[in-house]
Amino acid sequence: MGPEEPRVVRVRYAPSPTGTLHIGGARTALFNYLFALRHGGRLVLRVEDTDQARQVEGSETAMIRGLASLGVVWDEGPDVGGAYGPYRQSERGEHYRRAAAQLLEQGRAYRCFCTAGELEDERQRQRQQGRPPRYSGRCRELDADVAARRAEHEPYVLRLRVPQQGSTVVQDLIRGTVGFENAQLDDFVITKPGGTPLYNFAVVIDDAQMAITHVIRGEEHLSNTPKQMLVGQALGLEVPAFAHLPMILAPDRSKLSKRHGATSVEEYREQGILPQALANYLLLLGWSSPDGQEFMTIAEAGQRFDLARVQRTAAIYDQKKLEWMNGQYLRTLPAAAVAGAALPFVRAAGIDLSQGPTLTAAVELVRERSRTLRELVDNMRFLYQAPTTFDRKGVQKYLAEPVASERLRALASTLFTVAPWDHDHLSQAFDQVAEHLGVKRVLIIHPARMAVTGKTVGPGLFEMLAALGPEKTIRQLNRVADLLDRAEELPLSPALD
RNA sequence: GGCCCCAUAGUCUAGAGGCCCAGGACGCCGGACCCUCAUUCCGGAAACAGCGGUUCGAAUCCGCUUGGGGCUACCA
Repeated sequence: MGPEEPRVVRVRYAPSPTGTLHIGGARTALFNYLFALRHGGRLVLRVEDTDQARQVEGSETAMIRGLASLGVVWDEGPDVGGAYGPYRQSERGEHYRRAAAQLLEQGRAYRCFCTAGELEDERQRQRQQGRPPRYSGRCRELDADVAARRAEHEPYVLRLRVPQQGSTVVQDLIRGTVGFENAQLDDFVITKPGGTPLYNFAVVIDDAQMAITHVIRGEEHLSNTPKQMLVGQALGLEVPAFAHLPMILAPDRSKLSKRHGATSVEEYREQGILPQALANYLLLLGWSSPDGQEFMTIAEAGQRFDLARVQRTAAIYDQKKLEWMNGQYLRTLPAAAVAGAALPFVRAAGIDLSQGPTLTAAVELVRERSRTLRELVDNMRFLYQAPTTFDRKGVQKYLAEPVASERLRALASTLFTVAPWDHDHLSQAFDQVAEHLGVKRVLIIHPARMAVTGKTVGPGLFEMLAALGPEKTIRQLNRVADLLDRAEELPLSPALD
């Protein structure tokens, strides 16, 4: 027994560029990355774009951007290169051709001239008879020379000669031993006419050539694994270890699709979910930290990650918990970082930052009551723009009394003298006004909030006014008082609750 | 239909025969605090799919049933 060369752990994430980065794919990528982190391994990004018909323009770039935003870092890939490239299947044709030629020559694969239509009819018949749809093996015993001659003028596919005896056993790192009877499999197609490889063929060659040690992927691939192992055996390749992750399902337990709302990393970003929060949430779908900790960075998860702690049960994603987690990040990240993430939303909302406090100050004021960046920006809007509508119930409750405008004016004139304009002095001013008017302080606090923000809810009034500044506060107080005096209808917004 | 995987509260999960009349988190309900909302804190309702085994003892092991999911393409 020679000394075992400790192999460097190499894992890969191999998306098909058919759209944007799906959260299921994102989670798979994340787990691969975590596994690499934990074992000091390398992560390879490989683009599975053999089926040109399904390609979506710009998809690769979108995926790369999505992965990067989540904090997944790969060592090799189409964008960064590496020693095992190329990293796009569309650029690896020669490898597949060579492997296919080898199998054909050795008789482990054979040419099949059946047309797609014939095969479809065959399947149809089998289904009607209640038989499992399998390839009949019609071209299996075709004489090699005859087949070679026909190949000169007839299109054909290559099929793997699958042994009809014995079984193929997958040692899954998450599920344990899973056995498949070879007789259940038919001679599946490995290359299309023209030689373009099919998934179950190309993936084996790529994983072997890229020295992948662990294939960590979604459960939908578990049933494909024996086929790939058979291809590997036929080619005389070493098979990697496998680990099949549970799927992520929609709330109705069906496959996640667009009709269930956001399913891509991009959409969550648009919703105002921070990538850190999404990554953290995804981390918890199917894996749990041994210490029960939930709130953690990718690096921290990388320290503790272990496939043995990955769940076997499919998980349903929960928007509520995602938003809760996002709220946690909104509250704990440095305000400047939150401000940076919020900037695109500020722009989209048409807010002119020169009309109010710094974005960072605004973030500090409202982040405690926001769960998404959208909400955050919505909550800070009044700092930059006077409210254009007023909450209906709030108006009825706090501004309906005839004395309302009088009180607002009294408040405005007292506030005119407040200096410095800060929380404590504002608080004292309200005490003074309340005493002067002979009413409880709350009776002017609520009307003031309504006048200034148009809403009944929001940050503490004094912090809020401190951030708003004296000019805008006083102007808005008087403006609303005027509107009330002229008995004009305040523009109402639908009640919040 | 065939093959494969799975099964703890609404959801994510802890639990690898006695520590569990099942623990944590989100959500939900109630309360405290407060200028509102939110945060925070306190409290509460809520689960081992069913049935048979094995065992002195089963959420944990085995079988069956039921339920859910996946694969069964010249998609990945």
